[in-house]
Amino acid sequence: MPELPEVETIRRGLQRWVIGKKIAKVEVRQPKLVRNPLPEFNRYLTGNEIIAVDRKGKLLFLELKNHNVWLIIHLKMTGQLVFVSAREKIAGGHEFPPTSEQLPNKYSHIIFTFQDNSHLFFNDLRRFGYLKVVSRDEKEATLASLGIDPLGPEYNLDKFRSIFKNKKKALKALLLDQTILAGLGNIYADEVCFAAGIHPDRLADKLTSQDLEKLYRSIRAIMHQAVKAGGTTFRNYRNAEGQKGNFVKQLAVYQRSKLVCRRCQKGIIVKTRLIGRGTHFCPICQK
DNA sequence: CTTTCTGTTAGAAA
DNA sequence: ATTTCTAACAGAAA
Repeated sequence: MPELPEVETIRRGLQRWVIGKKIAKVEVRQPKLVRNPLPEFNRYLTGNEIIAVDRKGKLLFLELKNHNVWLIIHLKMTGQLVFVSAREKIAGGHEFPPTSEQLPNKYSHIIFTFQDNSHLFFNDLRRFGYLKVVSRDEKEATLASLGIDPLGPEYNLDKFRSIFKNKKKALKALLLDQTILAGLGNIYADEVCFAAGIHPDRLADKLTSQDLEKLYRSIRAIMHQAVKAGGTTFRNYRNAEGQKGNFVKQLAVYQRSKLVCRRCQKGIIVKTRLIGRGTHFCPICQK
């Protein structure tokens, strides 16, 4: 579910709420989602303190104060990380952050309790997501296995151009390959192709220099716009406060099949299947 | 009721 | 070696 803009929105929320919090307890209701032996997972986290929340692509890295370890979290399709304060009444009698739903719910598979009695819930309907405590070396290896993050410092036109050389696969397949570009998923791959006016089916190494420059700019622009809107919620996505994202309103092609194109007002958005994923495009605007 | 689809990706198959 | 398909899971929609 969450792609770069959604994970970045969650990262910012967590940065606000959990930095400096000391973990009093971790309750693992679904051991399958933890990629460490459970005793080890508990030992590294219990009593530890979160001192930073970083992101690369769709992965979150929570830096811990002791033991020289990081907690890696991947939300996959339906993962959520929702923070709930200690529910102390503040002036006016309401609670903050404003979580609409009562937590934990049946999808709350891992629950962090902090020393001040606030909580962080890892909810995941489909149970594809995972948490893993890693050493500095493992963290570095994980970072190295990911491609360029479009909002990161290494994103520049030269490097972007070089990743298209000798790639004999469809543009969209390349955009979704996290070892090449880290962060785009199915929604934004479609949106970015539309913004650049390029058919997602085009072979990567057949794109012109002009195509690549357009694509390069479109990716960065759309990532910025989507983060600004708090990400896209079309089903399960929630931010760290349990709220939906607003970028759905700005989607140009994703989930708009059979509707008239917002740019040319003429083409009808087509939905096809490409590398096993639902793919949306305007047959007039995208060549 | 059955089938298909869904924001991901590791690992298998081609 | 590279690219594509499938399984992991649960639920909504057709």
